[in-house]
Amino acid sequence: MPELPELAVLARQMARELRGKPIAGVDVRQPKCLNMPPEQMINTLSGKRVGEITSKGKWLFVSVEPGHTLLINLGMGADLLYCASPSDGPDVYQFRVDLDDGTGFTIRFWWFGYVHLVRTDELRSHAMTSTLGPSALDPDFTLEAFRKLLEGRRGMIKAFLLNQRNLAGIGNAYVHDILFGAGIHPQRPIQSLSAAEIDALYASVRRVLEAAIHSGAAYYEKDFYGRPGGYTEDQWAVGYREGEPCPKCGTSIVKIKTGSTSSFICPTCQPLNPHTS
Amino acid sequence: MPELPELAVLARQMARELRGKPIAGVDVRQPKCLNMPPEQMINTLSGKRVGEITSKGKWLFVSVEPGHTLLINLGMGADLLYCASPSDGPDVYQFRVDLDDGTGFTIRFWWFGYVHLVRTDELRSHAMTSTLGPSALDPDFTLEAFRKLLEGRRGMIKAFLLNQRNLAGIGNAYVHDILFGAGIHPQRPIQSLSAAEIDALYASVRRVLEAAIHSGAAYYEKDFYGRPGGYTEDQWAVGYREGEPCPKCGTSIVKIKTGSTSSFICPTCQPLNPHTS
DNA sequence: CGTCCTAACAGCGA
DNA sequence: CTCGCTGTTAGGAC
Repeated sequence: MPELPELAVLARQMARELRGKPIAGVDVRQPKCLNMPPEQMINTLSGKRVGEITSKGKWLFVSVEPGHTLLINLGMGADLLYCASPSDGPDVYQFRVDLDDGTGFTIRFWWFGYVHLVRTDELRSHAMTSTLGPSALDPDFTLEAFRKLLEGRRGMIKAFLLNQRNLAGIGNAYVHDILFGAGIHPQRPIQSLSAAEIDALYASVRRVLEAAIHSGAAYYEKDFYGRPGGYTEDQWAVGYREGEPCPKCGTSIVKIKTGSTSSFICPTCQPLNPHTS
Repeated sequence: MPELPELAVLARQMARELRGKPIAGVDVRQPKCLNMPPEQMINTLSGKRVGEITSKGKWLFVSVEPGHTLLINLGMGADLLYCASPSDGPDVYQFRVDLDDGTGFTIRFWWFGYVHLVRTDELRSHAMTSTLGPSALDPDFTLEAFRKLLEGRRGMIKAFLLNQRNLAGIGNAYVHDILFGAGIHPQRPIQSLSAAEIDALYASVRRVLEAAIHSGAAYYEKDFYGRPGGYTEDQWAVGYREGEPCPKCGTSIVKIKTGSTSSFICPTCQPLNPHTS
């Protein structure tokens, strides 16, 4: 469940089920995703109570009271699933938490992910989360803030958007439609963007991510209850639609290499040199 | 006098004239090229005696006894000139040293350069010189050492050769002929170089730099006595010979952009893809 | 024809 | 579709 919409939906669902419940037990099957020995994490978590559950960018923040926060990053896709009872849930997982009312949740990583426990008053010393830029849908993240963030920056706009230290929550799925929505080619140098393009990009970030959250996040990911998201294939504009017609102009969507990632673009609506073409 | 041959010639000439002489006075006209306040450098140098004068890469090492070393980098070209008497020498300079027998020298930078004074026992803490790779003509810098240096390195061979932390002394003048002499395109990835090419490159480094020193260094630079070097235009193979015929095959030499520097190459003798062309 | 610092970029490994 | 480390590359300042 990689990007901001999936994490936002998940945090809301988890909060509804888990908030206020004491932790009865913790099972660690993959110690290397932790930031401490398994016993230490189990001991610290046991008996404490689940508090607020929020998301920032692609990270989950699970308050564990008193005084701790569990930080979860699902890496390149993972299932984070609700368990209705101790006997419920998948057999294979890397991390499981059981609560004193019998409910709980499991985490199964596809590839790498993190489950880090830190003291809440030491959150700022957790580098992976403390260096995150503002969450892309944070109310404080205004158009003005976005303009400031781009000031004096070099490099390609797509790389900027994917860098979680600039802006947290956008990954290489939603970024395709975000750029398409603003008519911006992923390899456009930041310096070449007009004020109007920057404004359009900001609007597109909000529009795409909010639409996805509204529909329950991406169809190819599971929510807390194991159900696919309601933001379905036909709601994507260009992402993963190689060879299909652009919804605006009908041009065939192409897949291109952009650095180490791939990009789906409409070559007509997202020209690399807007003034010359 | 930017590169190794110029510095080697200069060091030898300076040593011949200055070695053993006490310093009578120092005049600083451009404090920002120093690593300390002018008064401090003047006070430290005055009364001391010039010792050994050597070069490493593009740096001059002037021993100032007891206990100090004057480190000089001439930047993008500069005149470092002998003065036969206190009234001799150019009117315009940034730094002047007068010795007790009336001789001396001046430094006039074209652009930026450095005159740094350090205690000899603290030379290792002078980052700009302590991080230099081996001087390209150092006897210890063997073919074996060159092979080791290239092991596992990525990037383009020209950038590697110009990086003073790998190998000290090669700049963007001699590098053209060095690469041509080995038949290697400046943008060849290091990893793509065959063992034979690496050996040829090592030989070319020595051959080109030693030939330049033998002739008294580049004609477009002045030596300690203000005379141009004897390594003249017709001794360059491809460097600065855009449009002229390659001395080996007659193909027209071309000037290409290689990152932030320019390169002169023979497109026939220095193919970018040796196996495919 | 110089050096440095910094940000951006690419590959690898977990 | 993750992250961080490392070495390389590119731009601007001096």
